Amino acid sequence: MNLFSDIRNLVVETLGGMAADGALPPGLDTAAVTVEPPRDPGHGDMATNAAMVLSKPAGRPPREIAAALAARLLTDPRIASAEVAGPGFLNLRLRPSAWQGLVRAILEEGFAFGRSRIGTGLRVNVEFVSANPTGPMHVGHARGAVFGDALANLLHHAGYEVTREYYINDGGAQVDVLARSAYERYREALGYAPEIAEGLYPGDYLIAVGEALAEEFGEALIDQPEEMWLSDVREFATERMMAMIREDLAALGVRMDVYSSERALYDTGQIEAAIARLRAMGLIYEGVLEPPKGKTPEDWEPREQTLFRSTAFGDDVDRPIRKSDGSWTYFAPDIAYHFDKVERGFDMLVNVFGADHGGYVKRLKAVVAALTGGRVPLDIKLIQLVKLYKNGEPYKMSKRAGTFVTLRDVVDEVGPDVTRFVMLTRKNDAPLDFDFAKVLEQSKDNPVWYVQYAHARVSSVLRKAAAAGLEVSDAALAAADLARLDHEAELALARKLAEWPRLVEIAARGNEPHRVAFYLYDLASEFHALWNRGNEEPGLRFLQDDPAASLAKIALARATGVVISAGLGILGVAPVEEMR
RNA sequence: GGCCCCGUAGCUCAGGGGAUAGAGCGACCGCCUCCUAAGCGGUAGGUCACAGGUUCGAAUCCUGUCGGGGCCGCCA
Repeated sequence: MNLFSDIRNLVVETLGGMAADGALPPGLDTAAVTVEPPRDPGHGDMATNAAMVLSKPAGRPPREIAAALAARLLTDPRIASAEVAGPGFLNLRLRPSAWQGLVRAILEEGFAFGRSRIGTGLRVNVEFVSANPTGPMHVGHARGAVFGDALANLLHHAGYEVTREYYINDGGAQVDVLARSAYERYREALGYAPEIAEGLYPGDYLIAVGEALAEEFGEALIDQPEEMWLSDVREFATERMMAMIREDLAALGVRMDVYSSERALYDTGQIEAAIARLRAMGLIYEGVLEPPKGKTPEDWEPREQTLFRSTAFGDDVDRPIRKSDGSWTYFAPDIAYHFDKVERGFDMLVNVFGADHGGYVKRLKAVVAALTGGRVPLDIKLIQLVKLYKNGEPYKMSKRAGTFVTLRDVVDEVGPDVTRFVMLTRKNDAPLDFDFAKVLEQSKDNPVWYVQYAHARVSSVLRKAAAAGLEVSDAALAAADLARLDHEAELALARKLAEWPRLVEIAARGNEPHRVAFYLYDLASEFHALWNRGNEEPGLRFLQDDPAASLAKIALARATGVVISAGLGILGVAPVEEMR
C-alpha cells in the first residue's frame, strides 16, 4: 500500500474525468503532477501541484482548476478536505480512517509494505568495492562496500533484480608487485633474509602468504629467475588476497554475487571483441593526443596511439586503448568488462567508485553509451573520503597494515551494524567524519542508537503487552479496532509511516541509500515524541487498561517497528530488541 | 590550464523547481508518583558563498566569479 501514489492516481483519474466532461482540454500531460507531503504540516496531509502544472497548457488560471479539482476529489471517501492555497496548491486532508487503514495494511503486509514495482522486470548490476587484490581493504573501501550493499538492498526492495559484483583488478602491474612482495616473504619463511625493496608491499599480512607459499612449493622457487615463478606466485598470492577480502566483506555483512576477473579478459578475445564492436562504429582510430593542458609532463613527446573517440559521447579528450608498444592500456579491459556487463543483459548499471576515480566517469559512460546506443544507463557513484577520529582526535593507527586503518580495524572496534549505519548517514559525495567514540555513544546525537532505541521501545511494549496476557501477533493487531487511533499525535506517526513507500522509490530512483537512514531518524523522532506525550496524557500511552484501546495503540507501535526493521534491513543493520 | 564534487544556523549536516528553508550538537527555559528521562517540549540563531539568467515560482536548473577538496599522457 502506498497512500501517496494511491492519492496521486486519484488526482490523475479525476483530471481525466474533468477532461472527459469538458472541464479541461483533452490530452493534457499529467506526468509532472505530484502528490507530496507539504513542507508545513499545517497545510494538510498532502499537497498537489496539479493546477499549477496544468494551468498553462489548459489555458486557465491555476486557482480555478484547483477549485474544480477540489470539488470532485471531495467525493472520494478518503478525502476529508481539499483547500486551494497560495498560487494554486491544492491541500488535501485525509480522513482518520485512511490512516487507520494504513496501519492495518502495514501489519498485514509486513516487510512487503514499502516494496515498490518501479524496478519490476529490470535487471541492474551494482559493481562496488573492486579493491585491488594486493592487501587488506581500508576504511574507504568499507564505505564503498556499505554504500553498494545498501544500494543493492534498496534496489531489490524497489523491485529490481540485482546483481552485486566485484571487479578484481588482477591484470595490471600491481599484482606483479604483489607477487614479488610475497616472494620475499616466501624466502623469509624459509629462513632467507627478505629484500623488501622500495616499491614492494611491506605489510605484515604477506608473512602468512609467504609461509603458505613455502608450504606449497618448498625450496623449489629459491634462487630461480623471476620468470620461473612470477605467474604461479602471482596467482597464489592474488587468491590469498581475495580470500582475505571476502572474509573482510563478510565481517561487514557484505556478500557478492559475482566476482569478475580483469585477467580473465586477456587472452580470451574479449578485449578484441569489444574493441572490434567500437571499431565497427568508427569510434577507434590511430592518432596523437595533445599534452594535458597546463600540466605538461617534462618527458612529454607526441606519440601515435590507438584511441577511442569518447569525445563523441561527452568526454573531454579521446582516450588511448593501446600503449605505443602495442599492449593494452588499463582502459581496454575496462571497455571489455563493461561490454561484458552489457552483453549479460542488464538494463541498468551502477558503479561505485572512490572519489579518486572521478576522472574515469566520462570515459566509462562514453563506452556504455557507445556500446548500447544509449539504451543502458550507467550511474557512477563516487564515494568521498572517510576521516577517522577518536574523541575528536585524528585517528590513523592500524593494527594490521601499519600505515592505514583497515576495514577490519573498524568492524572489530565498533561492529558491523554501527559501521554500516554511520557510513550511510551522509550522502556519497560528501566527506564523512567517523569518530570511533561518538558512534558508540548512547545518546540522541548518535543516530544509530536513537533509531535502535525506538525499535527497542516497540519491542518493550510488545513484551509487556504479551506478559499482560494480550494476543499481540500481527494478525491479532491487524484485527484490532483501529478506529480508536484518532488522536492527532497518533495520526501524525501514521502519516510518517505512510511516507515510507514513497521514500523507498525516491531513494531508489536516485541511487541514494542515505535517504533511508535519514528517514529512519525522522520516524524514530516521531515515535519518541508520541511516547513522551504519554507522560502528560496517559490516554496516549501504548498500554491501556482497556484491552481494545491497548491493541489499537500497540498496533501503531508494531507498525512503526515493522517499518524501522524494514529500513534497517535495507541498510543491512539488525534491529535490537532491547538496549543494554 | 581542463574536468568532477562541495559551499545552507556558531559547529556537523539534511532538503536539490513549490508555500513562512529543516534536524542534531552547542546556548537558554521547561517536563519523571507515569509503558526505558539513554528521552520529550519550547526559545534564540539564516543575504541557502556572490552576480546574472530561465521560470507563474529558484537554496534547488543554466552561465560566470570567488572559496575548499579531488583527479588529470602509455601508472593502477
